[in-house]
Amino acid sequence: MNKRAEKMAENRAKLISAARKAFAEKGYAAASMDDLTSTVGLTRGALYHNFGDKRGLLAAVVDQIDSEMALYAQKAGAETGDDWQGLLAEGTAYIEMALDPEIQRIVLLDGPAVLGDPSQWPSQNSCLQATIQIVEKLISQGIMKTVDAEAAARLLNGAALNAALWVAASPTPEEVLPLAVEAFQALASGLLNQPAR
Amino acid sequence: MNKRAEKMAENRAKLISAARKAFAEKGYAAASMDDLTSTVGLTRGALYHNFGDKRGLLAAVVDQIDSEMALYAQKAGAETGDDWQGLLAEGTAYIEMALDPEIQRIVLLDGPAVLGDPSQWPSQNSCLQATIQIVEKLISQGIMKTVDAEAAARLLNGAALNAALWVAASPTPEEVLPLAVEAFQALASGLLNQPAR
DNA sequence: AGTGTTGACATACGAGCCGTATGCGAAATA
DNA sequence: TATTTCGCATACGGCTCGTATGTCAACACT
Repeated sequence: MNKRAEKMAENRAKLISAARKAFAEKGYAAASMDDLTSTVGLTRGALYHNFGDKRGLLAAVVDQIDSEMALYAQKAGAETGDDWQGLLAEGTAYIEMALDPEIQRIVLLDGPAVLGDPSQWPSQNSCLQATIQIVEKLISQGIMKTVDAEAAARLLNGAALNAALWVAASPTPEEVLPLAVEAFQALASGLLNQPAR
Repeated sequence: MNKRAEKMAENRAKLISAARKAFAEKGYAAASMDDLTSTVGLTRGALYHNFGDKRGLLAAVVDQIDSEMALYAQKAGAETGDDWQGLLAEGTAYIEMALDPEIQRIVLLDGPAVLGDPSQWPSQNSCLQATIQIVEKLISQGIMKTVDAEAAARLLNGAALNAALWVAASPTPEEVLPLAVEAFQALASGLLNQPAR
């Protein structure tokens, strides 16, 4: 039993967990690494040893959240038997998830600003990858128009993502959410081969 | 002639101009206000007097760029006689504009992270407003499905914007751009009432 | 088991940046 | 011309990040 590595993994998890909270509440720039580490009984020494620098910690946090999002979206999509309905469900799930302030702040706002475009993230953006696969499947089945799969996936995700930001910033998210979902599904239908939905 | 106000406006313009360059090249966080001001022969005193704080300067810069973008997009849209084609042209123009590193960095990445969701910006996001107006017109003409105009506009802009980030980050933007534009137009056609384009 | 070595983390330090409080001098005013 | 205004410069304090150095428990080897 490696007591050393065990403790290290535990500390990494603690730091990531604390970072999720701090980044979500204060934003990346305003989050103090001294405060962050002290809340879990560590110092910046542990942080810089484990993650290199502040960006490294954010990258680890984003990676974790992104994985969770992909999992949830895929599950939402799989619950519908139909592939096309699955794609719509995934997009809708995406919109709903982005209502979570943590996801908004960390993944949608600070993430791109600090780490650059999501498509080049080391985490490889699991969400996008999942969408691309469904799109490719639908194209090969002739259900979707033959457009570039990655382009379609990015546009869909981008639209959903932006809709979510809008809904979240709205004073009455509950009223606006269905409007966003409706518009999203209408938009997505433009990718269908058979005009009649 | 008010020599005082004249000089002040001149200094404001100088600072905004320098900020556009610095924010675009180094990013908002890494741009030093001391360096910024000294490049135009001023000090931070001028900055804080004119813009309140660093965020205020970014807001002014974003406002200026946003206005320029709206102007360009509207011009692109107006060049086509058709309203629907105009909407597509605007979206395409949006994608192309976002290839500019300055726009990417300042408006698409740092802007949302520092100032929050664009829809609540003081500048009121001229681009979005213009799109909403066209969408409303198309809906009232029965050309577009009756979805919420703001929702549709936000989704369209979001999709275009995300596509642009993707194209810009691509190693071969020239090859990817047409794919993005094609997918965007296909997607947008989902908002049409008559399935046959 | 005893000893040397590794390495995960703590501590100490330096540099840079932002925001505010204060001072100054030219332009506006009367 | 005397006075007030105010746009900007200067000076200061506090905070933050990243690195360089120290330390002590966990491991390896004999």
